[in-house]
Amino acid sequence: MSSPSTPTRGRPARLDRTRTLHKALDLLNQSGLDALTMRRLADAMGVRAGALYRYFATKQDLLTAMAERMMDGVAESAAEAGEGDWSEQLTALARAMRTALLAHRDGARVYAGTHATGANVLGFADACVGVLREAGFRDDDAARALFTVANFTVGHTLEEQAALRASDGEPADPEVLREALTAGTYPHLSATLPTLTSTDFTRLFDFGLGLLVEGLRARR
Amino acid sequence: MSSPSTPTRGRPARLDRTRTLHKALDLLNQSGLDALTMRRLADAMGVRAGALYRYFATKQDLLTAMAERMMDGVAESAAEAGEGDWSEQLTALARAMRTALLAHRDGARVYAGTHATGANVLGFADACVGVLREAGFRDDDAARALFTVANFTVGHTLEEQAALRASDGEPADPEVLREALTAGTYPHLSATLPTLTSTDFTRLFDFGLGLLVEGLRARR
DNA sequence: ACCTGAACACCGTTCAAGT
DNA sequence: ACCTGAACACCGTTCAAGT
Repeated sequence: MSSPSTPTRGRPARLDRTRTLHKALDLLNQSGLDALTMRRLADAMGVRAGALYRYFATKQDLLTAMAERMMDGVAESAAEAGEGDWSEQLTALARAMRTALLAHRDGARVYAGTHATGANVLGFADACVGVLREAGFRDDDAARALFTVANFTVGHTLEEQAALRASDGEPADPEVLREALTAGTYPHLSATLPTLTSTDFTRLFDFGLGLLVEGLRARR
Repeated sequence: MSSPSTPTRGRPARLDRTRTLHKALDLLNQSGLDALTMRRLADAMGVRAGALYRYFATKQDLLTAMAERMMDGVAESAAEAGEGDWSEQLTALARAMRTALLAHRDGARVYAGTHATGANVLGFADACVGVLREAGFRDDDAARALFTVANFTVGHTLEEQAALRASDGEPADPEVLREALTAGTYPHLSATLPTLTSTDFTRLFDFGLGLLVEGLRARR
């Protein structure tokens, strides 16, 4: 449970898991996932890269801990908001997860690239399954619905954060696209272009989440 | 439309976009995304890494082209399978996309990490929106449903391929997990453990997709 | 016990120079 | 026109040695 520094013996350590994690999330927000290297993190902590490996076995281990920390308080915040029935509670949980991922630059990419199984992630999962079981859903439906909601939320937020970063520069898509659209190659995309290019991601997320909830209601 | 080698002048080129793309997908299947480097791809093509940059501006450009190629034939294969009503056709399209991503190791990760807007991806999108519009859905609902289905499919398949690769080794999760479960910390996860640890991803995908389709039916 | 120094085995990308 | 050679500016990770 604690390899480094259990008693306070010797010099006070300049590093520890909590402070390093905090700085890593800072760096993520400032520069994004691609710029988050062990060397740069070490620099920010006033230490050499090798020293980090006393606290994190690998970079993957660090990223997993970051993902877990991002989910801090998600189950709880949704519990406050969700005073209504199962559908309102599940909606609150999914929205809280999206908000947590959006709170950090590339948050969804970090989450999707790891397999965090700490108290925050498990607490969130237990809350989702709990809401559905107590509403009378079958155990297997409740469990599968958890995955559906989580996978949709991660998939959506991955896309959302990618779109945010892509729009910080070029004019969306190459001219080839708009050309093909006006040429009539994709009539249905042309017809729905305003919605397809909308940046109201909250509305888009709520639409998809609404479909899932309605689908669940029909199955209950 | 063709910077390198439009006329066949000079020595026959050892490289071209199509053959390089093919080899890149081969390498992806053999060794996975982490092992797919420009240097290794160049080696496989009998060339030095720098030469690849005459055909792909960046590695990201290569990955985008790979994602686009993975979606080859997806809209078409679903059109054959989908002879029924809108719900069957949309289901066929989503299943075909999952199958296409599963066909290559780390396929979902490649797709999620890019923003392919070639004929295959646009054709798929147009087909999805078309099915819904012709079924009488509002334009904005049809467009949003496309994103929901695509984001869910990518999110699910990302998780599925990550789980496949994780199970090629250690016994799923650390003992800490099973300990916390039996300790009663997560009663709902404990109660649904069989479904949560199931590896029947096709069933899980169909469940989520079914929820989306039922949600759409309710909105029509 | 905690961290440095230095190395190992790599990366993506660029570009003058060769053929 | 197409590719090589060589470099630039990095990576994650390991580990003997210092303090």
